[in-house]
Amino acid sequence: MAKDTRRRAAKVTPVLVEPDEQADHHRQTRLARQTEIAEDYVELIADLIDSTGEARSADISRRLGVTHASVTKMVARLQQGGLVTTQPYRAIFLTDEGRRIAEESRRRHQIVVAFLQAIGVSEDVARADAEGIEHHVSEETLAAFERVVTERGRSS
Amino acid sequence: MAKDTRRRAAKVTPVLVEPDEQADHHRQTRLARQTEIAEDYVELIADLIDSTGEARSADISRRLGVTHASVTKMVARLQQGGLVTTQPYRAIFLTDEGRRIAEESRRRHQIVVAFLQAIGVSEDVARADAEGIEHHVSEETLAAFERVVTERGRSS
DNA sequence: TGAAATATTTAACCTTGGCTAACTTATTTG
DNA sequence: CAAATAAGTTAGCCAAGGTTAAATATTTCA
Repeated sequence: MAKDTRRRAAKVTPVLVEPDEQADHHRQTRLARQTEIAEDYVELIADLIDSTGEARSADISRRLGVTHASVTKMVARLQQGGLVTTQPYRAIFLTDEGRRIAEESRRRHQIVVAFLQAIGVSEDVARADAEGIEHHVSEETLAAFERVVTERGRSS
Repeated sequence: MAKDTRRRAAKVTPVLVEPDEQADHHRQTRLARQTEIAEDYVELIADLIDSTGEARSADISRRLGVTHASVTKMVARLQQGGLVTTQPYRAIFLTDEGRRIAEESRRRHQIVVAFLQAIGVSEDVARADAEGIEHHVSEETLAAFERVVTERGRSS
């Protein structure tokens, strides 16, 4: 080890928490990562249905920026998971569970976007960042975001 | 491009942006997802080195909540990628590039945690959420976060 | 109506990041 | 200093999400 515990406190102050606590946080984050792709698809499918009447896989692939083939495969998995129903060469529909998740995602998404804009982030960047952030905010944080939105909304 | 044509449709107002723009956002998010695991490892390695003098893979696996074997494999990949150096059965060190990324990650992490706490999120939840959020905030958003922190810090 | 244009699916492949089980090397200690 | 324990590695497996290229269905319209 040699390194001789040089009076901690260097300039950077590494923030080390309790190991198990930290492990828990990481485990949670890994869990969230597992569901976020599915959520993206489901959310988009709901938006397409609401705005154009149906969700075709071509639209999904265009909007997600992935190939048709990836969409087909992912949609099969969503069907496996009971979030979606579809027949070959037909449009895609949400199950009740799928719709529930879509609503939930949409809610988060909107809060995050509104929040980011409220603290001064530009619309485009807000939308882009929200895409990544929305899957990682707890209810507690989401509530804090909402508070900020209404505060700032009121004062302006 | 006149995106403010918000003809508010149904009850739920599905937020559909321009397809390519949306695809770009998703592509960006996918990119961020590719690097976040590496960032987590590198950030943790830096913290371990700073606080205990060295980074052993046992500590990493404990703190990340993954098995030893996963750490070994991931460290090999990090070495491939030039972020880390290590010899079999020895501790792990960061390359200059690795250190750079670690600093950068730590900076983001700290800002996000401070920010969440500033808007009223509890410490534990702030840390947990930050783990997921930190990889998805642009510089613009990060700057907005910092503004909020200093504003609120000043007023209390 | 039937041929060309579009849309969808299938198959084969790749990388990432986990896991378990078995094995090897280091370190500690009786 | 040898045996026990701890730490690290290797090999083989898995699922998720991507990719291309080729095959197949569906639409469109001349």
